[in-house]
Amino acid sequence: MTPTDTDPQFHRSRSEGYLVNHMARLFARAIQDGIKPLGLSTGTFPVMLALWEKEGRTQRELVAELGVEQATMANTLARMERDGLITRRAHDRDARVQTVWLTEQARQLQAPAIQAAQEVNIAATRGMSAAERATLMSLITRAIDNLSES
Amino acid sequence: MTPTDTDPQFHRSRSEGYLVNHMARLFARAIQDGIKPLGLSTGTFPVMLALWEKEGRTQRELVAELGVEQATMANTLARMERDGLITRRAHDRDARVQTVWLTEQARQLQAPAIQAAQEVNIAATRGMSAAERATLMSLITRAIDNLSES
DNA sequence: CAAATATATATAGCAAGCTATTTAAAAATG
DNA sequence: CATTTTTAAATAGCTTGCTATATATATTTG
Repeated sequence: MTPTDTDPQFHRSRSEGYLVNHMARLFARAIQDGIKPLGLSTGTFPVMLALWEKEGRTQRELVAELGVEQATMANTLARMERDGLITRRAHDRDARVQTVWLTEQARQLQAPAIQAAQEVNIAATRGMSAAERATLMSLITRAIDNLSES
Repeated sequence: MTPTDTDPQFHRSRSEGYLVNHMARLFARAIQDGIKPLGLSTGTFPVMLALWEKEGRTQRELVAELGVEQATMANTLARMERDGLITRRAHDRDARVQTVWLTEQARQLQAPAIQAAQEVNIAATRGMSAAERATLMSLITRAIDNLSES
């Protein structure tokens, strides 16, 4: 096979990139089904998780923690504010910064939202042993680390 | 722990759904970097793979093969036609149907695009043995199958 | 064969991601 | 201290995904 030949073995079903994309779309659809009744979505859910853990974070901190671009976070927070999930307060000493707080209504969603997410995780790993599930998470984490470096 | 308590163990970094979403975004960024110079993108690349394998498919066939919604495929094909990657021809016997064909220019992209995708797969699996890589793909495939059923 | 149903595709409208650019405030520096 | 640089957030504009609906053509059926 010369360098310019196309690998005859290459196929979607054997490419990590394709499989990952496909799996992610299926996860997103399933999670959406579970949390939409709560007024949440795949974009807002990770922000909620971060805020349930600790409120009063800045946009900058959320960007660093969740690994999305700043513009993506700015838009997501704007939708969350519009939909009554968060409020923002001015920072004491830095007028550029706002801190992000959950509304009381949003705080109530923690338990049902996490339950919905766990149900999807269970459905996705049906038939896998605990060890296989741990292996899957470990290998995914390693892929994330690899791709985060480059 | 009562049924309404929140699982104190639940965290993004231990949730398949979150990890999968994060990994998929990193893959998408990396692949985009590699194929954007070729005029391709994460949305068009899977369609190209299907058409490099066999041209003349219908939109309906592409939808079934790639597992995206019909509306998503309609929009993707419209962009691909606009960008000179595909042309569409009327079906002989059914006026509702069009068949999809690659432009000559698009046919030339197969080798470099596949190479770019493979480089990302290699980067993502750096440090993994062949067996680990096979395990990862197998577990992902099982998750896809699980989520496709429900 | 006319009416009803099914199928193939397109369109509208939204969310969530991205890059690139803008705006405003803070911090650093000549 | 005035200017430059840096930082925080917003905005513009695009793609890719979704659901829901519309449109046009086949197909089925009373």
